[in-house]
Amino acid sequence: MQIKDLAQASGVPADTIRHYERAGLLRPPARGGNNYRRYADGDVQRLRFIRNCRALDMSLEEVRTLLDCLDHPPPDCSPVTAVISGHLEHVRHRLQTLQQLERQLVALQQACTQPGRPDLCGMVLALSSPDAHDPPATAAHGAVHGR
Amino acid sequence: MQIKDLAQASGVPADTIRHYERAGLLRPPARGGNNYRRYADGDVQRLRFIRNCRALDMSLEEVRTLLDCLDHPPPDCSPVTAVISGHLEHVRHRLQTLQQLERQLVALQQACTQPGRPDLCGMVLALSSPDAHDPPATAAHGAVHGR
DNA sequence: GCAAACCTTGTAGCCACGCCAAGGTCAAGC
DNA sequence: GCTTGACCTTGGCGTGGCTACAAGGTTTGC
Repeated sequence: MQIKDLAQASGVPADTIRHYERAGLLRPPARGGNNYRRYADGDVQRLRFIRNCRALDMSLEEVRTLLDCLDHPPPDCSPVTAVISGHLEHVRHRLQTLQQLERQLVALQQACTQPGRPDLCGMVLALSSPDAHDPPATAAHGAVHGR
Repeated sequence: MQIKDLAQASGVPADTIRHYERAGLLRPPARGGNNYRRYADGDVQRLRFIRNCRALDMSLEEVRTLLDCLDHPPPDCSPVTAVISGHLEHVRHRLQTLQQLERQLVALQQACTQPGRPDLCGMVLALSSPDAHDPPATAAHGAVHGR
């Protein structure tokens, strides 16, 4: 199985597969006489696992932890639980921040009371104020993970 | 006014101010005989504007558009409206994705019915399945902006 | 024999910064 | 005058998770 076949079977681009190998999520595969990577069926499973975790927006670091549990099963699955619930907390925190953002943006939209006059537009005025939107600035920005 | 004073007045670190200058959000300021940047009071306003936009999680590109409207006021403020509502759409889309993620993570947590046995843990099994969590994978990932 | 499609490594770009190094400038205290 | 420390300058590298090249080697089909 060449890298392209694995890419097709798993739905992960070949570039990304090589990236995962560099990042330590996939062990370096066997090589053929032509130095091409040779994959086994188990690698499809493993990539599917990674893809599912990424679909849940986990960081590669979190995925690495879960894969470690697969490779070296711990006495109980509490490390898995820890990653999942920790990640759930991330997601919920980000959700709160985004909901606050949404409210502020809606308020901003409604501030435009003079649609024809950009110099009087309430949006521009609101965005120019000294202490307008501090709280979300201090909260976690951007992605689920800190940026 | 040196860069440090501007940083203090605006709450934006000096490094970031220089970054905004490179990115074209701030025009290159006047220089003193020592080649230090010299800022005026108006720059505090401008940086506050940028900071407020960033607090709403807009990209620098979006902020640039808004600043352009400040510098060269268009006949009406529809470009401003467009940026704000476009950004609001981003935020709402990301909110939906995250809410779906939250549901899936909760379901995953409840899948662990054999707390002592990692090899039987429903979480691991669910994450290994071929077609587990496709929809969010195809949706916009990570930050409000595409990544 | 040759083109097309694959593979390899290495490198650079994206975003919005943060950090650091090497060197220049300035004010205060001795 | 000299030193110390706080400021400033430019430039470059690192972050995460890819993505997209470039330059070269290999294989496959006609």
